[in-house]
Amino acid sequence: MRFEIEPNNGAPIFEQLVRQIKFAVAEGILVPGQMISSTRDLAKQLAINPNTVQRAFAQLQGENVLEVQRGRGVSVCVDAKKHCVSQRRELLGERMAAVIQEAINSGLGAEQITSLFEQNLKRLSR
Amino acid sequence: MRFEIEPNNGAPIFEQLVRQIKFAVAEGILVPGQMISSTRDLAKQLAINPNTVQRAFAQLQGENVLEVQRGRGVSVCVDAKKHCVSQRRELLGERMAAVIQEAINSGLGAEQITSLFEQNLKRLSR
Amino acid sequence: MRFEIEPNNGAPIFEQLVRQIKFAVAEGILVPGQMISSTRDLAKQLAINPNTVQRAFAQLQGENVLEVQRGRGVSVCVDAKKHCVSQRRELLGERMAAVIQEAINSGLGAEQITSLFEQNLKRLSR
Amino acid sequence: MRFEIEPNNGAPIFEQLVRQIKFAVAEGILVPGQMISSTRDLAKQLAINPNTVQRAFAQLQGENVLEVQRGRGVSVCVDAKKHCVSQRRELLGERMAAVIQEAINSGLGAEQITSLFEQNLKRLSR
DNA sequence: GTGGTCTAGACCACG
DNA sequence: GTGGTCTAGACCACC
Repeated sequence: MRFEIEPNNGAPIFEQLVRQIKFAVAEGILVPGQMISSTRDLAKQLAINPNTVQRAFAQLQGENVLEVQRGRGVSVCVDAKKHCVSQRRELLGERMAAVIQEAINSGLGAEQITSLFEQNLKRLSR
Repeated sequence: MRFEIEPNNGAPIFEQLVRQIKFAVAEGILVPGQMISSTRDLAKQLAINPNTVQRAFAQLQGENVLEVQRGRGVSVCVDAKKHCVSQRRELLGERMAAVIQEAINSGLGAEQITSLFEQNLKRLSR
Repeated sequence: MRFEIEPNNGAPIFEQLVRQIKFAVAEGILVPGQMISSTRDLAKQLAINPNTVQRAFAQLQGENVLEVQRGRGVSVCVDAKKHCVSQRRELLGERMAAVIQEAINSGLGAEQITSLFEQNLKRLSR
Repeated sequence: MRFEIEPNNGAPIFEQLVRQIKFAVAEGILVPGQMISSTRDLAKQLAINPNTVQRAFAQLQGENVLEVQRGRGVSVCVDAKKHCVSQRRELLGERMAAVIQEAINSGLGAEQITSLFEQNLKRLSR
């Protein structure tokens, strides 16, 4: 299990972590029922503050993605996958829509936006 | 000249304004040499604080997009258009690339990402 | 009689004009007793606001460099030259001292500052 | 780390601070990677408003001299020194050139300007 | 604790 | 009238 944190991304670190854990569950990298690294370990791995990990975990508990096994650690909820799969599409769709909207507002036409998309997709998908 | 400010966008208001002014110059809505609405007027139009407008102007001065005509107001730099056109592509490209990267990291394949893009583009481009 | 105004110099335009008129008197380009261009003409020549010229003239009257000949115009005071010569050295000395002081504060040694001075002098004095 | 702010200098306070921080990095007084005093502390030390410090910091971030460590504070960019060293020479050179240019325009010859420089350097460099 | 943003209002310099 | 600067204080997000 490996996450990519970009500290100067603009997006809060805890939120990056929340999204990536959801995506990992959606993708099947994290399996329902599976125990997750401890808060402290994960913080060490990612070189971030344990409180930040804690905050991400807290939010994920609130969304029934993670649950605490008292005294043992944190695990993925057994029924989290379906939720995460739909969330993945939703979360990515929101960002995608926001970019497209800004491009439209800036005066670009559909073809130009499509070209922008395809160039970047090609560049990144190797 | 009309800008759309979304106060609860996550993005700072002054930054939204900076981007939109650049895009307006790129698009030719703001013509090089043209005087821009005064700080106070623009603040009134957008229902935001004059200092917020000023902050946007200050940043745009630092990037040689705007220049102050002392005692007269603020105008678009004569050679700003080229810079703004390239910046528009760059700024939008960065956001687009970030979305695509996150989608890739989340396990989606190129077709799925393309589908996500096309759906949203179609929905928004009317 | 030709003055060089740099609108985006940081220094107020009226002050640039005040200094240059003083220097012109010191140098003998403006002769005591000589009539000076009218406010309006000078403003047109320099492409600045007549009020700005007016403000410079007002300050120079306060320092007994210029005097109004009622109904005829503005002339250089007959005894202005001596004052202007000494002012020239003083005004330039102040600016020179300020630069040197900042250079010292920034950690440069006397040799480095001298080198900075000589390079620029050489470059500009052709 | 000690800065000298002159409130009635003509130069804006935030700009004085920007220059002095750059010079401190150039001189090695501020080391790349080093955390800087917090905005609030620095404001207290200098007896100025925290927002004024913030404005200086914001500009220095835009020039890649400082960077924020989210939630921890502000530090000097690791590769800032080279930039600051060259900027120091450039910034001081600009002011020096401006003074020399004005002296030349005022009719002084190279020897007189040199004398003006040497007198002030001698006086200030003890 | 840190910095970031925004608002409000005062004052000034300039034209 | 214009913009520039500074102060003051509130609120927020993040760690």
